[in-house]
Amino acid sequence: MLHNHSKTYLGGTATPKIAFIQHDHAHCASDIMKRAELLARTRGTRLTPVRRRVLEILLEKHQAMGAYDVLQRLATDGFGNQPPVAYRALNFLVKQGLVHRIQQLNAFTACMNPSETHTPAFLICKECNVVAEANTAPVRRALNEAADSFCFAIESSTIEAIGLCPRCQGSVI
Amino acid sequence: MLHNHSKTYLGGTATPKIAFIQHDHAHCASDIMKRAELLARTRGTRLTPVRRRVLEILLEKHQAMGAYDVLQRLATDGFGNQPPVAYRALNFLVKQGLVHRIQQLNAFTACMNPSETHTPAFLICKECNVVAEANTAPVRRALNEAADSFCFAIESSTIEAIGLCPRCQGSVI
DNA sequence: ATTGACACGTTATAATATAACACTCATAAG
DNA sequence: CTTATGAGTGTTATATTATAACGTGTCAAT
Repeated sequence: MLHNHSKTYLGGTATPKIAFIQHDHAHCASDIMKRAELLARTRGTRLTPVRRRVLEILLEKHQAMGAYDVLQRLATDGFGNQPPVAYRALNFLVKQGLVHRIQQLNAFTACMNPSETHTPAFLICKECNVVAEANTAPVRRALNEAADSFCFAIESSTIEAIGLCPRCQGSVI
Repeated sequence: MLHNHSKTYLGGTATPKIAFIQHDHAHCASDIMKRAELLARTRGTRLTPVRRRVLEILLEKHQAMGAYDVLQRLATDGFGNQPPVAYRALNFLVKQGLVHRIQQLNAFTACMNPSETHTPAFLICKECNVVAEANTAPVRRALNEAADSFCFAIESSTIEAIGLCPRCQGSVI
């Protein structure tokens, strides 16, 4: 990941490429926390301490994290250290659209666009594990067309690509 | 699923819609077994009894099956009944492109187009669990474009949609 | 006949995920 | 105020999915 932790904040709504480029991550993370709180207030859901902490943990990096890794972090922070503690918070955050589940990794990553209701495509770097969210409007359009020709009614879909992020393409093994 | 087991074979290479429409499944399955054997001979790989049996089991229906369900079937057929037996055969078949892994279900389904090297999109019916393979050329094109704009180099990708198949849309609960 | 690679069966264990129950606490109904 | 009610949390236990590691067998090429 490419956090310079400088003042070069990119401003406003993050570009989708945020995970792949240098940015003021402290700002980017706190920004999303604020949006999460706003969202919770708006929806009447509760962003409780565990839930908030899980989101913070996932926001530390743009990489996906397994539930048990999150759990370990929670335990050191004094929260319960049994699996349901982590899974419940993660599932809540996923339901709220604040966290995405990465199927290919059985792992979770903070959503970088919590205000939009979206189901992005995930670009997962197999070297550094960074996960970026790509807009899927055209992809989804193509998928819907395919489904239509089958008379299949899509309810939700998952699009995940494994490969190399721009940075890791330079340093291929 | 819609097996009439009649003589109405659709002929030649199966239509991608095969999973969703009535067809002579015995024929459709034996057809694919033959292709699998040919493929193994061509590639110098071995379609051993366990592997063959696993493929047969998956070919019984167009639904995805968990590794442990496959294992149970293997056990009753006199093969080993420890997980590695099933996983090894399944992984072999996946590597050969004869079986697909459905990430959303942690399950496996026989490939209906084993001759093509393809990575289809999967249309998974949440009612009857039938899995169809949709051509992804346009979808993949859109995905590649999105990835390009990130300078992300895709190596493999997974596209899975959950929803209702044509038949189950009529009888929605 | 021997070797070497692949496949198989088994034991054991890892990794991921959920069920079920007891307790707390905020809150809103009485 | 006080008492139901429901949501959230912590815990125990267990389910589900998957792999590591080792010994044995099989078969084809030497």
